[in-house]
Amino acid sequence: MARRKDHSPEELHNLVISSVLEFLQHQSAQVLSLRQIAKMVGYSPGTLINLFGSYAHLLLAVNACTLDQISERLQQKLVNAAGLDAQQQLLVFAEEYLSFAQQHTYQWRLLFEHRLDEEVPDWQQNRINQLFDLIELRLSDLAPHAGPLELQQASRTIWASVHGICMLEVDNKIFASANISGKSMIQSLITHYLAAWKHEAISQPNL
Amino acid sequence: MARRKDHSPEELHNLVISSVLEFLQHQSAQVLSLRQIAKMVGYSPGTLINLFGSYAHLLLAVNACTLDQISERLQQKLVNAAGLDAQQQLLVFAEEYLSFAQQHTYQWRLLFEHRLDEEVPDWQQNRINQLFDLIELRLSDLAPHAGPLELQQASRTIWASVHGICMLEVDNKIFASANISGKSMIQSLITHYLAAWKHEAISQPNL
DNA sequence: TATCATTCTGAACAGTGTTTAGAATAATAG
DNA sequence: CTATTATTCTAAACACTGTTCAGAATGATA
Repeated sequence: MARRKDHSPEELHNLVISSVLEFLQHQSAQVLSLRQIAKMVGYSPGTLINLFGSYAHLLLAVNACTLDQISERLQQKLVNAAGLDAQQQLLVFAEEYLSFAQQHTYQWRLLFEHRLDEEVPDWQQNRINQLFDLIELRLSDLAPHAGPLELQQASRTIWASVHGICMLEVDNKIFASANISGKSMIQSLITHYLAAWKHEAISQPNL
Repeated sequence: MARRKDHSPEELHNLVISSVLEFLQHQSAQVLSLRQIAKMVGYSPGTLINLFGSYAHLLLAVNACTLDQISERLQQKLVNAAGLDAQQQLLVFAEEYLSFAQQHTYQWRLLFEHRLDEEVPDWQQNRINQLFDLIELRLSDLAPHAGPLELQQASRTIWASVHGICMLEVDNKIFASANISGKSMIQSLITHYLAAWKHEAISQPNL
């Protein structure tokens, strides 16, 4: 057997990614395997390893795609919300992030559960930093006198908190009452945190 | 081979748990296996499955132990901090949680990365709810007129946020600057969120 | 047309969790 | 004290996993 070339490397790459994404729409990555993916796309396991380097790197490529999807959705939302004030934009931002996590739970989980032995790749870190920049831009609008360090601290704190809320929401019903949802928690977090942060950032412009 | 009985079932149970915990002090659960544990404790894989039901349930037993350790440490910290006001107690609470995550990273990660197909067991949910109660107690001290729903919402929001911060801290250096640490983010979160929440809870006692 | 290069696979390898027949010992009964 | 029963445990087998690699089959080239 050999040399079919009914798909170019790039085509096969995309075929694999989209097949995995479709799978993750209904089942967890825990029950996925390289051999199963190979069957889905009609190639042998070795071919996929040739293409991606390893199964771990294949999943990393899936995560890269996920990050792009998230980034695109968030930026699109912000374009639509251009008329709102900075705080409401941040709320829209966080709610859209939660929405993605809810709509693509398994895909979203893979993004954080899959860890390489190596460090987080640069391109992944860059994409994350890019999202932080979007937050910091709105924060500096809320507190024009806040220093860059203060903006960094606030953006990281907010994002980590929003992320934690999404995790609890997606993981399982940690919430005692039906009236408490991830969305209401995000609203509570953003409004309360920013209300106090704004004042501090204004009164202490020298951080 | 058979019937050694140099360990009672309970002794073997404890031996396994402590062996795994020691392993997790230096290496991730990803590179651990049932067969490896079996070698560590000098029993066959089948014996461990007889005892725990499955490898997944063995890890669940480890997580139960972890939850107990966390619960004990947090309660102990609160005893020592009995003289402080409610807000400072919550800060101590969150910082101790972060401290555990930092000191036992792999063990702490396993607690959230290991998911059973079944639902979260009741005893695990109970232990988590118990921790929420500790938070709500302090919150009701801060805002005596806050309703139970408001207390639940705030406690969940705070805990999810703190948890998210711990995840980012433990995962990898998501933090651009050296001056931004998990601890400083937790301080920022608690102080800012509570400052605004107190006022709202007082001004809207009817939620 | 013959050679080279590329693409791909099947088989093998070492590892995984799990099942199960049966060996070895402890406890019990006669 | 012996025979029987019950328990404890393991070795081997099974079906899976990711990964490696010799070599078959084809495309491109000389």
